[in-house]
Amino acid sequence: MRADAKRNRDRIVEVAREVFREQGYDASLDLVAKKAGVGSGTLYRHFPTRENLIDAIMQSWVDRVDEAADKALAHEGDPRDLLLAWFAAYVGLISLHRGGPAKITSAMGDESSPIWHKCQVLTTATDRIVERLRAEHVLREDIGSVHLCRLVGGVASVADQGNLDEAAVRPLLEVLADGLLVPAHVAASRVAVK
Amino acid sequence: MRADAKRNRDRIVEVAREVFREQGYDASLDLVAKKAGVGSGTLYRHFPTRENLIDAIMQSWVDRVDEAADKALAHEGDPRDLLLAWFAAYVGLISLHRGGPAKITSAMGDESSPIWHKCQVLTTATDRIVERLRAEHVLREDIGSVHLCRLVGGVASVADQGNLDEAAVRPLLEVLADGLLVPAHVAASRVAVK
DNA sequence: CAGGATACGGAGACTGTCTCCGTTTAGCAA
DNA sequence: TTGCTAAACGGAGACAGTCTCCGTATCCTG
Repeated sequence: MRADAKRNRDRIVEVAREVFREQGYDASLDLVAKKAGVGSGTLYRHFPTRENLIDAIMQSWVDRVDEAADKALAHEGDPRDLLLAWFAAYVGLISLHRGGPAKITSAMGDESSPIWHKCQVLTTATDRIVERLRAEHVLREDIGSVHLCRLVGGVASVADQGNLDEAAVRPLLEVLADGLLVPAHVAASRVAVK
Repeated sequence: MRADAKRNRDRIVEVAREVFREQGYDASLDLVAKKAGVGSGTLYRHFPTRENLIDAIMQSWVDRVDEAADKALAHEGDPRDLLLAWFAAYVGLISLHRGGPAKITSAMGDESSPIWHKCQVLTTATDRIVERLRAEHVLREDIGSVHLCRLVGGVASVADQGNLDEAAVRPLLEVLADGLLVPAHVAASRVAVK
């Protein structure tokens, strides 16, 4: 890639990240091009679709996912807390931009989506959590990481669209956690808390 | 309202219902006007915003909600089954049109939304379910119908965006039900099933 | 049936998407 | 350094959707 091309590409991504954060994922792409000081043709050559551009923006985001999973797994102790910690991290990660939760969650089930590979990072990170819980025999057996991602993605979606804050999301995530763990464990855990 | 005005209004709603079902809530309004055989000015006079039009379309839908709640409540027996029956009905109701779940769920938390009043019907119907469960002391105490609507709305949203079928949605709803009911009851219920 | 209130319709202003192609530039080879 | 070519640029403009404005047509009441 020619030096000027790379320069423009990087600048577009940088500006788009900023604009998308402010205005959401449906902001005008011609505006992004203008703010980046390039013609719209240049933007569309580098990123034929909006999704391609979003994909590029997410690159840095991907790195944080595994890190967040590590952090959640380091959290020794009650499985319910582990699950809640991961859920909170998960919601935070996919809610960095408005419209993110819906976009990411739907892309996870659509292999033809340009951001599908990026989303796989989330699935595999969730897999690590699932494996841990599985080893401890505290997770409902008919549930996999796909279910987990859908459930948490759903909560994140409504939180995103309804502007719910962390405090409002917390009880929803607790319901998920309690529903996902095997009943006996939940019972014991909740008794223990009291 | 003049006779011709009413005729046009009704026709627009009828056509819009059809078009939205086929193409989703972001279909072109000028197309709707054209198919209804009226000018776009006429459409926009009757329905200044897209939301106003959707509101009108939903009128018939509202009637079904209470009916569905009645049906679910008639369902004597295990609270878990009652909850699951209502969830399934709920998802069906808000998923009649593509984009419906997200739109409805976000409107529920936004009093300024033109469809907010319509959404209240769903909330109050859910209230009836909650009251019943509350009377039986099987529902987590810190959970209200708002939480219920958000959780089920979230599942419906991801199902809508990911084209999940009923079978894929079922386990997600089960997780919600198990997370919402008090642990002791879940444990008893699940043991009883085995 | 006359007149005014009411409603119609579609041209067109405006915004956003995306393409096409004439012009410019980077980078290499001589 | 210079000349050449492939690579990249940029923005005009075609296209599609939203929404408004206002001249025209229709209803309906007295």
